[in-house]
Amino acid sequence: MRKDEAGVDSNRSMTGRIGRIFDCFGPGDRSLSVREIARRSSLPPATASRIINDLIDEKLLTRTSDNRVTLGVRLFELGQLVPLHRTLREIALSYMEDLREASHQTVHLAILDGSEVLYVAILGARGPKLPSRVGGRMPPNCTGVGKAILAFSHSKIVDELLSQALVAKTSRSIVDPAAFKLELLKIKQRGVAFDHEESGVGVTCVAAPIMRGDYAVAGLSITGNTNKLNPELFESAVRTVARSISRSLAEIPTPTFARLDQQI
Amino acid sequence: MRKDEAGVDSNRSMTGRIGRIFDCFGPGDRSLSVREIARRSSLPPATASRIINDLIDEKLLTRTSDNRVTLGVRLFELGQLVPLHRTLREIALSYMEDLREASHQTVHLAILDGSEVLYVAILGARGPKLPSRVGGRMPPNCTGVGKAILAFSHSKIVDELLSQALVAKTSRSIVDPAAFKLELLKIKQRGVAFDHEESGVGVTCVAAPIMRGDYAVAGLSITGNTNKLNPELFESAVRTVARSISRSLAEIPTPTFARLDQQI
DNA sequence: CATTACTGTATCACTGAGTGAGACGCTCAC
DNA sequence: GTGAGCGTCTCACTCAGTGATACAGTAATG
Repeated sequence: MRKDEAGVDSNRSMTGRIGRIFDCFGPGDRSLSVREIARRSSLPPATASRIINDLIDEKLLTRTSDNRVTLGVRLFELGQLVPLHRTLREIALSYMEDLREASHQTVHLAILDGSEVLYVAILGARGPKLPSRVGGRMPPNCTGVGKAILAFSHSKIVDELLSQALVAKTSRSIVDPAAFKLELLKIKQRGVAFDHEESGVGVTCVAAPIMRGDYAVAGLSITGNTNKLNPELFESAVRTVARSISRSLAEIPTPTFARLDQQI
Repeated sequence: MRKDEAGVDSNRSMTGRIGRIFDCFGPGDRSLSVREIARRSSLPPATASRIINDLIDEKLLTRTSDNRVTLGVRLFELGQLVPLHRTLREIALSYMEDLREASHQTVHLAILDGSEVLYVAILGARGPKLPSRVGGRMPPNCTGVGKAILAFSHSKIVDELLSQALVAKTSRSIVDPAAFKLELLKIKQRGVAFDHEESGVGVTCVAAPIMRGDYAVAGLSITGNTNKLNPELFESAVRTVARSISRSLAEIPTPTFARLDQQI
């Protein structure tokens, strides 16, 4: 039987401390000082210093020329080997390129991790840059991909998400649980999800779920500027391509897929 | 002063053990059993089991549906935050797309890490798949990018590489130290490196260095099938684009760059 | 130039987190 | 049934990791 989690136990274990040091690095922090890491991870400076040097020896962290600390090369390499994303990306990428070519819009591939959407691949269109980032996260209720995945997920997942208050990204984000459940129902019927400036002002998108068995494992979307993109125009394209990817995905024999929380 | 490395000290420290567990996962291993990890890392099964569970709690590893272990989502996310690659990729990617568009060939971006070439970004062309992989490694003497970088690196780096025997990937790979030094000299004069089936049979490429100051920090290449690609046709294109990227790179004010071994 | 306020890290006596052989329960294949 | 594999819990032991303190180095200040 699994050990009970006992709340947050990352206090004393070496592993937890390492995790907390990694956590110090957000998208905004390219490099940090040892002291800053010590502060953020609430570790004594001497302790932080030692662990950091250990991690540097392992190439999991790197020292910059000005004696600061950044995430190391090995993390990049390991990140490329993470299986779900790797398999999914390998399969989806060429389809996504077709879609980009056809639509001249930005194409997104994302999965649900915990109660957040995690972007796995993005093919950008020329034009204004979107705020999304590979490896970045968003609240699922605010994004097309997130809604598309949730509409085809086990109700347990949806309920778990709704057990906390929904986050809003713009004034059009759906935060009312009842309204959100209705939205998911509509999406399930139509097969695609729309995002009308719910994730960001001026941003519109169409998204469809990528299925494995009865449940969605990922979401695919075409995203663009509200006044330049008519999402209904690409509804069928996204749906079709998502289905193609799902079919390719189904051909993979080994269930080496990371367990998504989908199964019961 | 830095602590002396004392050979391989990854035996007893927690950090070293974690590193060794990560090391178990190669490109071929999507998932491993606990026992297999224990064997590969020479850790007692019980110990491996416990550490693995700790790492799973930290999302650095994941358990698959069939109770095996894979690399976890967090590694993917962290990998996306590694600064050198991130900055370099962000800047290089749009240029690389132009190059792909113009050449209809595969475009590679790689850096030198230790004594190996590490692929940081690849934009694939339609057609036969190349064996290169983002996050993958190659011996620098066998690749266009590797030779391009080395030709514009501090002689210390080259000498260190030559202190070990050079690896061959095909019969045309350059392994003789003297011949290799001559090759680097030619590359330095011409500004580009060619790879005539030195990395793989049927593979040809042109590569140019991406500079920061007086030394190369990365390499850019156009790679394709030997009988379809005339590398000299794209010589000027690669050189020009590599120079553009170098210029963009120079505009970055903060030296938050990971220390490459370039400086002295 | 001294002062002050930071940094990062080496020291070292202490101690509890991590250890790992062994046992246990489980699932397979034969 | 037997046996060989698996993952993990137990628990007495012990050494790896700890962290307050000290110290050297850098940067900005008066």
